[in-house]
Amino acid sequence: MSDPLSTLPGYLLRRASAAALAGLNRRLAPLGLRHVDASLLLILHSMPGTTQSEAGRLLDIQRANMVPIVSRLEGRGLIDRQKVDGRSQGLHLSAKGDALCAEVREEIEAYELALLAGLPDDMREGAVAVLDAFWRAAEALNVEAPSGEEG
Amino acid sequence: MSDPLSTLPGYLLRRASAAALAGLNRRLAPLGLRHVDASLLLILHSMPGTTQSEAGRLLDIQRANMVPIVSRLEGRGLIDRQKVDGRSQGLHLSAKGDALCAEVREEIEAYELALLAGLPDDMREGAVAVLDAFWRAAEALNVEAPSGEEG
DNA sequence: CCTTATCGTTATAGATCATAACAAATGACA
DNA sequence: TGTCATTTGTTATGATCTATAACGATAAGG
Repeated sequence: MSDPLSTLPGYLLRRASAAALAGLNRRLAPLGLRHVDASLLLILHSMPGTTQSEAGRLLDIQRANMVPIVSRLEGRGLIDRQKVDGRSQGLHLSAKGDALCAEVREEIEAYELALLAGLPDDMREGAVAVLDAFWRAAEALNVEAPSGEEG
Repeated sequence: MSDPLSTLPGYLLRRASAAALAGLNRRLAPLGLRHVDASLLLILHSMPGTTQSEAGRLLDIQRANMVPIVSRLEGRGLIDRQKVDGRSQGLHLSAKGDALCAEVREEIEAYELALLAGLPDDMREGAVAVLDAFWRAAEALNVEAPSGEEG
């Protein structure tokens, strides 16, 4: 046996994810963005007014870790904060952010197509569903046990 | 449209990978290991004498970043270094490391089965191949362009 | 000997992530 | 009204992971 890792979904996921994210970051670098930034812009494009906590939940990023991300994008004038609440702030794309978001969408869609084009023909159709299924399966395992089974 | 990310392979890969790795780390925590450590133990179990550079290439980890990993495992008496060369050192599991590796394999195989069990029946068979295909596709894109097209 | 490449290593900086804590605001409820 | 649990944004901190550059020692090919 030469590679004991080649059958382990966890390892294969990590490897594929790292490669894909590297490619994505490389494409986004000319725009001065990382993939996290780009994801947030896409969210705000589709769902203007999303708060940073909500966006964090969508992106699986903790509230605390959203702070530098939002600050960075706000500092660049790409997004605005509008008070929704006494505590919540809805995030919106600025004009500049919206323009950049259009470029982001082009880059990401091109990358997505290129990635899917690199798959064997017979896998292409169901591939995205497989990734989603892996996420659901892994999440189910994480919810099942992690810090007490009080449910 | 509510979630603009749900069709993007890159995002889905990242999310699935993060969830799977979190679950794996949680299972390995009682053994005092992280998934990277566990991967290295598995490699050394199947391929004793692998050097740390070779292992780094298998794991997609830079030489420099292998140093703390190997040092940590050596410090715990789980692996030994045996000079192969004037410069290379073959890594081997110690008796203690081999015993721990057996536990690691149990945990990882259990996790792998649980993860696959959580997939829809019609996806289970080809799922691992899809992950491998995504990696190959992403790698191909990364090799194609990244630092000059002198080929 | 010289050149080139590899290995292990150190150092450094940036990203990512988890956790704990806090003030302010909100909602539920008596 | 007041009380209590929850949520939001925030600061701070430490751990982990990654990328890059550099160095000395070694190896391989001339």
